[in-house]
Amino acid sequence: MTLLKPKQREAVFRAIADPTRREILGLLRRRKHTVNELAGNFRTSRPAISKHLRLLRRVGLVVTKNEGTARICQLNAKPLRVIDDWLRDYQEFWAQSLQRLKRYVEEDQ
Amino acid sequence: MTLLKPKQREAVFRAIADPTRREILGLLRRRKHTVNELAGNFRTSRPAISKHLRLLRRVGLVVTKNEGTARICQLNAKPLRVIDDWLRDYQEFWAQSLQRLKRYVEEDQ
DNA sequence: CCAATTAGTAACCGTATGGTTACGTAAGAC
DNA sequence: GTCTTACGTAACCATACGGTTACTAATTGG
Repeated sequence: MTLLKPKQREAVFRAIADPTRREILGLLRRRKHTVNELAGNFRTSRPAISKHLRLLRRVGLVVTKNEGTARICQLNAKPLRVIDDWLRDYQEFWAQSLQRLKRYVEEDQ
Repeated sequence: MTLLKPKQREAVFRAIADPTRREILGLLRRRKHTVNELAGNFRTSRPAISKHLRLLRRVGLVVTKNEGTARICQLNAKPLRVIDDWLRDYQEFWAQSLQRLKRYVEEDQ
């Protein structure tokens, strides 16, 4: 399920790198939105949001369903597990203080 | 400590978006490396790695210390907390199955 | 002193990215 | 049918990004 191909894994990191896309995900965390509703929250044009949504759909972070002329967008957070898995390997490292880190760097291993 | 300015927060997401930079971090997780040692692990030229390191240093993910003509690079995982904090808000969502999600999208809220 | 090692920077280059405007399309509303 | 609404897509544009080569700076070793 979380078994994504390297290319898709890569795409998730890229997807969340953009602040507008993160904001879109944030909005979808609260409730479903149509494309127009989403676009209303940004200064950028609707086509720009459409592009972001296309990308988010491709990586699976957004699921949609057509309803009349509207398109309902829904969050699917699953692909974010890719990021979480990656982070896990670093958690043990961010516990140590910067002080200790500096001292460690000063020493010769 | 994890209180970063929006711009720096943003920079962390960008920093980990690049696969080469993630690989660099992965190498530094094992042990300290000089710039040359790091570059040896990639096909790309040393200046390219230098650029990545400059970026990683700016966001604080890499700390360095000069030793003779060499520069020792060390991992500082702390800034990754920014990502972890962001992810936390989504964890409750990735529990639900895709099946349930689809059903949910089908319904009208 | 001079040579070698290590690394940063400058200048450049192709491509990716995010934005725009203009247009096309599909589903109600009339 | 025609109009309107809600989108997507195409074409274009400026800038950011990741890479290269060439050059420079600093330290060590002879």
